[in-house]
Amino acid sequence: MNISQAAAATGLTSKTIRFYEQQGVIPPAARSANGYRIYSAEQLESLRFIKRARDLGFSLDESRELLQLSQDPSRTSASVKQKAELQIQRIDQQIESLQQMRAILESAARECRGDDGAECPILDQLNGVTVDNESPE
Amino acid sequence: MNISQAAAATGLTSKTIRFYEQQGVIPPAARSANGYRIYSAEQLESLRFIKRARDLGFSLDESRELLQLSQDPSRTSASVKQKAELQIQRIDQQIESLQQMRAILESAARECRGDDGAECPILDQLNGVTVDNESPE
DNA sequence: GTTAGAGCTTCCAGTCGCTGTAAGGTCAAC
DNA sequence: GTTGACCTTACAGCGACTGGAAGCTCTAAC
Repeated sequence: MNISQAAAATGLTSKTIRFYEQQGVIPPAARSANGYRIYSAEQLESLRFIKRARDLGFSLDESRELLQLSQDPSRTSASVKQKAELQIQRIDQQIESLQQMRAILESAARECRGDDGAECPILDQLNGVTVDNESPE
Repeated sequence: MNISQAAAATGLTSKTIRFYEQQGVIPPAARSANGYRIYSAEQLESLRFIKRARDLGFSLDESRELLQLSQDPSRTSASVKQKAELQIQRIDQQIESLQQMRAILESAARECRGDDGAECPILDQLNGVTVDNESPE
């Protein structure tokens, strides 16, 4: 199995797989006589593992650490759970931050006529103008 | 007002202000006799505008465009509203993606004992093992 | 007057996680 | 034998900064 087949089988790109190898996330692939990288089923699993960890928002470094833990029989589930809980916390912070951003944008956009006029509560918001949300009558 | 005062007044860093100038986000600052950048109240407002736009998740390019619209009397509120709505959409996508990540992590972490044992549903999840959520009795 | 320290300047490198591009070797089909 | 798709390496670029080096300037203390 060469790199493009490994890419197709994991949902990564060939570029990304080479990058992971170069970064030491996965061990160097074996090579065939022509110098092409070849991948075993086992290595595919490592690649899929990394992809799943990345898809859950872990950094490449953390993903590498998790892969090592996964392959270490003397690991403790506590060490893994700690990383997961940290990641949940970071996600919660991001969600909260995004919800605040959304609320401000939505409120300003709702007030904005979105027509040919120049008046714009969104720009007012960005200019630090305190927007009056009450109707005049 | 020099750059560190401008930084303190806007919540940016001196580095970031220089970076914005170099990127053409704001026009080059005037210089005093010794070559130091000097900032007017007007330029502080531009810097604050950019900071607010960045804090709402707009890219630097978009923030620059919004600043230009803000300073262009012939703008239309429609053009601004369109950018805001695109940004709201992107935020919604990010929130949704983060919530999915969170749900997977939370479900795996809930099942994980977090003790000295090696067994770990979080690693099972990353290994693509379908987790059985039902209790045996 | 000099010296120390902080702050200003420019410029270049590094961060993260890729992605693009260039230049070259290899392979399969026609 | 030639095309075209693949593989290889190496280096540059993305976004939005951040850090660091090297040098000039200002201020305060001695």
